[in-house]
Amino acid sequence: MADHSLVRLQDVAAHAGVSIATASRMLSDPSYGGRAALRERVLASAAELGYRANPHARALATASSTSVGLVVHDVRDSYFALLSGGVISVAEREGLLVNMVCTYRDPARELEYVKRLIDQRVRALVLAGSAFRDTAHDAAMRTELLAYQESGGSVVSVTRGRDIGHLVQIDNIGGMRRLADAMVELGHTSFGVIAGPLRLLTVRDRLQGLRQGLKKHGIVLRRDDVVYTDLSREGGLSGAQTLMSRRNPPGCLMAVADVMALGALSWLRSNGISVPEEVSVTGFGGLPAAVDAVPRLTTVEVPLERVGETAMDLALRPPSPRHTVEVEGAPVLRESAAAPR
Amino acid sequence: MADHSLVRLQDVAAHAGVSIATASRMLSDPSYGGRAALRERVLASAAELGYRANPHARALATASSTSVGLVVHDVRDSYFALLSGGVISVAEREGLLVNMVCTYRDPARELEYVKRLIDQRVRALVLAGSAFRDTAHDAAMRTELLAYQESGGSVVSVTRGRDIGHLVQIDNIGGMRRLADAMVELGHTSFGVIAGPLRLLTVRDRLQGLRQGLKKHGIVLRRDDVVYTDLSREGGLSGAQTLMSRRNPPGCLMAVADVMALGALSWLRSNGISVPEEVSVTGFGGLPAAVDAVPRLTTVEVPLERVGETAMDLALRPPSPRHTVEVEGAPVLRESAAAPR
DNA sequence: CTGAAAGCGCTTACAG
DNA sequence: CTGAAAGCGCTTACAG
Repeated sequence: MADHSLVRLQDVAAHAGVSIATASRMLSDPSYGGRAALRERVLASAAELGYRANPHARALATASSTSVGLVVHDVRDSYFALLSGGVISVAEREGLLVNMVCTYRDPARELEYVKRLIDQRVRALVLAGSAFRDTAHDAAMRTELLAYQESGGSVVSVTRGRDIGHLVQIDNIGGMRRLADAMVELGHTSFGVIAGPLRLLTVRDRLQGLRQGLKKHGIVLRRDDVVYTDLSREGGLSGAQTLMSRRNPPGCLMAVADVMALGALSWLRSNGISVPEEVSVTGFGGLPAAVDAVPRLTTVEVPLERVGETAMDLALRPPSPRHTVEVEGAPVLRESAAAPR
Repeated sequence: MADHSLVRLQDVAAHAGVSIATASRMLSDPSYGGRAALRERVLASAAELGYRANPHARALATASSTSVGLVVHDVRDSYFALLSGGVISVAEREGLLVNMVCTYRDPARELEYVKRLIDQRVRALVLAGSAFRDTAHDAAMRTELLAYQESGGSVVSVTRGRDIGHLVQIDNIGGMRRLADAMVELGHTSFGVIAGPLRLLTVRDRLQGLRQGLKKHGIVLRRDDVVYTDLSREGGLSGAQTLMSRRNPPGCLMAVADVMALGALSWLRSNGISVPEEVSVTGFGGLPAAVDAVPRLTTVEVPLERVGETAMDLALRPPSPRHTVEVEGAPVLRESAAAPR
């Protein structure tokens, strides 16, 4: 049991007195028949020598690995951290290793990483971050993913906009529509929206849902009711500042993501503006931090960990037929939103 | 540029009219001389054919890969999410892929994963989670890591307790000592400690620091002043409940981690106990959420992302000489802690 | 500087 | 059911 790295299949075979082919079969194919005595001998030898297969040799021979690729925009964001947690636990259950990369919302980086992962022959590719509005990038991604899928890879997206692979569809539009609807029914008439970069499809969808919800009641957002900032706490801070500095500050501040709403809450607090008395605030996502916020954050709750698990589950299925799992977003009204005074 | 996965080095060599050996050298060894004309021809062919080296073939031939392993306890915890963000960005800079695994604080799982990663011939192993107090496990880990290091692998721990590889040493003891000290100087005399599982060295260290800080002022914790719970928000909730339900509730609740303190804050709020008027609360870590908490959380701030970057930086260095980078934890006093009434 | 060849450690048709 | 052999796609001594 010395340095295992020196133990090759060959050594096991020799030790067990069988051919290397037989050893390979006994060790890696449970459904393989073979004489029970032989099998035991091989397993015993492997155990005794501390044999561990070289995954690269295996990958080279079989043209497939035992890893999966996980592409997120930013792990530091709890949204992705939770989702990743879900992916990782299902992957573990299946004995798969997870290769995680962060694009920081840069399409070029995303493409580069996807290529890298495909080159690694990952078994599956989970694309967790929102797709971009970028035709050239889409085309390049499609080319990669198509070839990947044809070579046996499995792809699942947690965003619309990729006409390939399985899909975990978070109902961004519907969730935000219902939330906006609820805000109007609470009595709000003036809104300020803290949005992220418009090149993200997810941002567009949430914005669209928001508009639908308001429109239902005849409310239409004007150009400067929406401010586009970074999809982060800091973005939320600056967004709140911009909107609250207008001559007519809105009565309800709706952010397209919890992190942004949390940032907004922080800015409001620092500036002595009380929530929900002077302004209501809402988010989207359902981060644990939303529950601990003071006042507790009204938001659209999405079961992020389960989304990750579902994505990884789908990744295990054959690419055809394509599956779509819809995930509802449930508006949860908490203290950060109330009827305007 | 059809299906790249069919393009092998051989094809590039043929296309460029050189031997496969030359093609290999031109493509993967920038320091290789060679006729400039030839080099250009090879590069052009590779580009034209859309060649991408098979990393497994490369790994098999060189016995080393272009990935690093990252072992954390739980990505869903912001502490590790931030740290991972740091590791990932430095890895990206170096063109390395990160294999991330979560142990959920289970030694057996940790060992299993470490083996898996070593088998993958990861270039480096970043062990970010606290080590355990478990002699058998330590021995097994040591054996693995030693062999790994001897075969050229680089290991760095963000915890004491592993006498091997580089070390990013967060000053758990000192940070907690200074924080406890500050609490006493604020006027506190009775303490309740929300601790995590004692099998984690990090928990032990923070506890030790805490005791040192109190002892300096002649304060000694009694047995039931400390409650050991899960290292999570829920643990914090139940810990606060236990301690505040005593006949003599403490005036200052100190948790060994921010998530726990946040959970405690939540429990106190739900139960109408005001902070810091009735009880002060402190954490450890410096999560962004600590700043957004209400009242803002007093804690020991650790630059988590930088810790991750530093760890990955060290991972790039040769194993010898061994480096230790000390990271200070700075107590930051915020509204959650105040003089007792 | 360049090429022919062996080797990295597996898997898997192909025979027997 | 088992084994000898070819092959997966690279790298790297070893010659020239």
